[in-house]
Amino acid sequence: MTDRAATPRTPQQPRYGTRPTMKDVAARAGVGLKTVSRVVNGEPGVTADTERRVREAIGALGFRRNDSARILRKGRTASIGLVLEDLADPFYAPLNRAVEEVARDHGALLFNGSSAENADRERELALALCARRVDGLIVIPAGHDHRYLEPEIAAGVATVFVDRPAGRIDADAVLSDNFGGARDGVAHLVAHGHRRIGFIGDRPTVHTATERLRGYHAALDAAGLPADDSRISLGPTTPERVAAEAQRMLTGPHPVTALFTGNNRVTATAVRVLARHPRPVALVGFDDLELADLLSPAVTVVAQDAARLGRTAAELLFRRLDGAGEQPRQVVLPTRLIARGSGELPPADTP
Amino acid sequence: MTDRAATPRTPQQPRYGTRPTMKDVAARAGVGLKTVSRVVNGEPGVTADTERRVREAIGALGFRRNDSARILRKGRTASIGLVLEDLADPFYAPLNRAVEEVARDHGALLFNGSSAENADRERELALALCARRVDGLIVIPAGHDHRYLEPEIAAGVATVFVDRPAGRIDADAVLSDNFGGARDGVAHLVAHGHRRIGFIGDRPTVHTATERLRGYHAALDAAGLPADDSRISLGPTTPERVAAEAQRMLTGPHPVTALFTGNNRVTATAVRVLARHPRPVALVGFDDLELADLLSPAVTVVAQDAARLGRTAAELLFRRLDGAGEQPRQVVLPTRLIARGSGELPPADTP
DNA sequence: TAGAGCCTGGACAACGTTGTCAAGAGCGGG
DNA sequence: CCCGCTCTTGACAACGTTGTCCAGGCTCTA
Repeated sequence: MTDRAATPRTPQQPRYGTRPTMKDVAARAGVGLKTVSRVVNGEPGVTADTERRVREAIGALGFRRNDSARILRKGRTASIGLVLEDLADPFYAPLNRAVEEVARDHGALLFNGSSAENADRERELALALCARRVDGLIVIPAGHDHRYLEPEIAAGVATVFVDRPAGRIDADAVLSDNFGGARDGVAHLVAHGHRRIGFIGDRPTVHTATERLRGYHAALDAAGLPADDSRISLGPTTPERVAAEAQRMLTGPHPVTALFTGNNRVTATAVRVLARHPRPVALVGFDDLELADLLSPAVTVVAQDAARLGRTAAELLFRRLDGAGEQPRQVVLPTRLIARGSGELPPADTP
Repeated sequence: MTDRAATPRTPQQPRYGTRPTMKDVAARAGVGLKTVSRVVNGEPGVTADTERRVREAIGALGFRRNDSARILRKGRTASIGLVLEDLADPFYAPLNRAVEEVARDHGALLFNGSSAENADRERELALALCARRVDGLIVIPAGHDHRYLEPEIAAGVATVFVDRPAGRIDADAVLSDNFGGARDGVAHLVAHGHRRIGFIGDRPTVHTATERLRGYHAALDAAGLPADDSRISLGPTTPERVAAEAQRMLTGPHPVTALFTGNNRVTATAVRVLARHPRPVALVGFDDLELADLLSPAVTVVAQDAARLGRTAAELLFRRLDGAGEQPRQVVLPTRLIARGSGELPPADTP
């Protein structure tokens, strides 16, 4: 006697309505189970009359195939997972959308979740998705050790990292040219006469932050300018910290005449600080902002193409799923300097 | 002879690595299948020594439970689906995140996808999610007929609509006070002396657009001001159309002295048009914008709390899943007028 | 020491689907 | 008229898990 033998069609949880199965459809249509399966999946070998009877039964019962069972049987789930830092961050929204579009083109559904910049949460989420047997995983890493994914990758879960490379494993990654973008942005300021340029970026544990800082140094080096640690600040991108650091760099005996800000959140805060500052200060920010062109001065930015990042990663993922078994590769996408005014301000006279 | 009997542990698709199952773990640990299940699920009735042996085997084989099979057996999937208009729209990003947080608190994973304002695509996506047997569905409707969801809801898929009500079925919905918000925004302009106020909104098929238009009319009525159709424009929110309509309203013999814009996209375009306009024109927009406070003049908005919208909907969904079987209800959340400057400009003299 | 009771562990069916295989019907050609 | 062919159809096992139930070993008490 099993758990359901006594009351054949009454589910254990009564509030969860009972759903018809192929068996029910078959019984009602007076055909075999497999025939229903054939009709549902559009397989050949069913006469028009039989098909009609089956379709009638399907309609009458409101049957919908249970894809969980299908997945179990077939092995592939036609779903992929996206683990990103924060679904609410405007930078990641287009990336998310781009991944979704590609998934849709390949008939796959998309799971997603935020790691909230927390390595444990990233891990927990990624593994939960693997337990659901997603076919592939796109991860914007929060942590720096992704060895926990090794068994999954070995088991066939295609995995692509975006925006930041994987830690301690060899895996596909799609990145922006953070180094080159930052170098170009800072060089732009240098070209407009600035010699004391501040850099405010994300915490040094974030790969993109250090890459952008490298670009900053490279631009200064190329111009023969000295780097001064007091003009460099890496840390949390909370408005409080960023505003305080900006204020600090703007005052003192040798204030900066220009700021390079390491991401969209930092830039937004910097714009607020500069708006209240008496002296004009040049600004170039990494990441584009909505309405950046309408501020005065309009904000010059180094823009990355978030949608393209997402699209490229997803396409690479599906190529892997289709059997492309080459070595893991890193794809680096270019950034684009958009000069709008704030980066073209000349150095202001300082007191 | 079945499909796998000949080569017991070689999957049909060779590129998809073989994964160990509980059976494999049991064999390796020298215990029964059910004992492994007990260990994996933390069920009591396993001695410390047996548990250790099982855990060792799990580690050695890199076993991870197949949740697809678990789902099939248990009935509940611990996942919910979110169908929204556009994952990339900054307005929906915080909503998405809020839903995800609540889902996480309830141990559920989140599927999501964009309908791209297309009713067919909404339907296709929602039904695909139902086929995956999500426990619940949160939908930002694109279409106006949701009867297709009736069998699903009857079968126990908890369903909550957000931002716009469901069409032709009685279902839970969480909405913003679009009518009241628009009325307050327009009244704000009236209070600052405006008598010719333009309204540019989304297409009349979008519920929020017509509600906001109702609010516009209500505010004019309350002030005893006549409504003039030439100052009202509903349609696609493409920059081209919005810019053209704004221009049209700003010129001619009786130009508007103020604009009320029906959503974030319209507002952004209107700001661009007004920035180039010789005469100051007051502006109040529905939906807050990032950096709105930094524009000059700063943009006065009627803000909705997208995160709260999402959170409320998700909490309602999980209450339903926990068995709250009351009548469907509509929850209306308040909006908030944020005066920043652009709405407080007095009417400019017109030629 | 025997009987009762508890604890641990395993055999088995079932969740709803799909792949394999075989059986029966219908039909044409030798 | 029968053989063999094609075409349609259905029976059955299996995917990997969990729930039920039973068996055997152990402890405890009388």
